[in-house]
Amino acid sequence: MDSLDYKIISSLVDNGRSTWSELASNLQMSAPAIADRVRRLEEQGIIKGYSALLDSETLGYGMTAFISISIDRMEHRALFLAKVAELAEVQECHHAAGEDDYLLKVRCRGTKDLDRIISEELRQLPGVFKTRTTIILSTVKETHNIPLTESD
Amino acid sequence: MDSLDYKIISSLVDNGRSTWSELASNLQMSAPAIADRVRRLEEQGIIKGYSALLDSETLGYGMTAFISISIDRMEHRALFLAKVAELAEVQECHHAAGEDDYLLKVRCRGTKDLDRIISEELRQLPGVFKTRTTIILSTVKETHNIPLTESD
DNA sequence: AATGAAATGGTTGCGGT
DNA sequence: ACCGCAACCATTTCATT
Repeated sequence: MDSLDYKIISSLVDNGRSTWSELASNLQMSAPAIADRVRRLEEQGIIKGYSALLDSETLGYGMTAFISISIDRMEHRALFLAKVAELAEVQECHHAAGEDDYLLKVRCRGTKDLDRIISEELRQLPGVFKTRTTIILSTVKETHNIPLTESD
Repeated sequence: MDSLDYKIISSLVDNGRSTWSELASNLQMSAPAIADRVRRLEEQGIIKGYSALLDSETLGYGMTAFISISIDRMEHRALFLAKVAELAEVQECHHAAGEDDYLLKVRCRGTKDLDRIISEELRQLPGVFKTRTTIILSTVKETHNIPLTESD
């Protein structure tokens, strides 16, 4: 990946719908050259895809929470992971080192909704013996993408 | 937002670069009608923008960690928030209720990089008296978008 | 709020460097 | 790996319902 790819990627992170000809005139290249490079970046798996970014507040999902979960035995994990895959409110599920086993990021409508997810969906699962919930009061920064540097 | 908007949004979350005419033929509408609806969704702020999704592993950012931070006095917060805004590795910064003040999601190259961020960047700041780092071993689920339901 | 048709503008395949 | 050109396809505008 050279500095031109870096510029193309940065532009596409900012605006995933910008046209090749727009990029071409910004970067002083021809549109076919841009199209070639973007196709290569997609084939290399550097660009995984494109997505519309939605506003969760506007759509009524104003509550964010992180939930740490401890699971007592290995054989209970598959069921837990299936539940996590099923729950649309669970945006992220990470396997964590340290005290807790899993860390979930949950986006939901409010406290009632959060209560349902914790009490009815997660704590009912066999093997889930501890949860710890951190409610988010406000979000200062939230970007989806990684720290790009020209040397990549 | 009606069920047609819902279908348009879902398609654009899956593929942010799909063409209006492609959507139009999937949804049995004309391209100008799709363009109208998308423009309205953008004006309403439901669609905030579009972005290319990058693969952090492929780009060498294979380590994810969550860092809880406690800050002792109000007047130290502005400096902390400025540092958070500046650090590209900090993908998210949430103001949390409960024991810790802030929760950061950090994406970096490895343990050395994480060490630098914690020891040199964050703990050097005045007022930062406690940090707790949770290293992520693997990520089971990671979506950027919110649980869409037709009734929105 | 949606449509068809025409004009505009972007993409893509190809030959050449 | 890039360019220019031309053919093709998508978008946009507008008159109409």
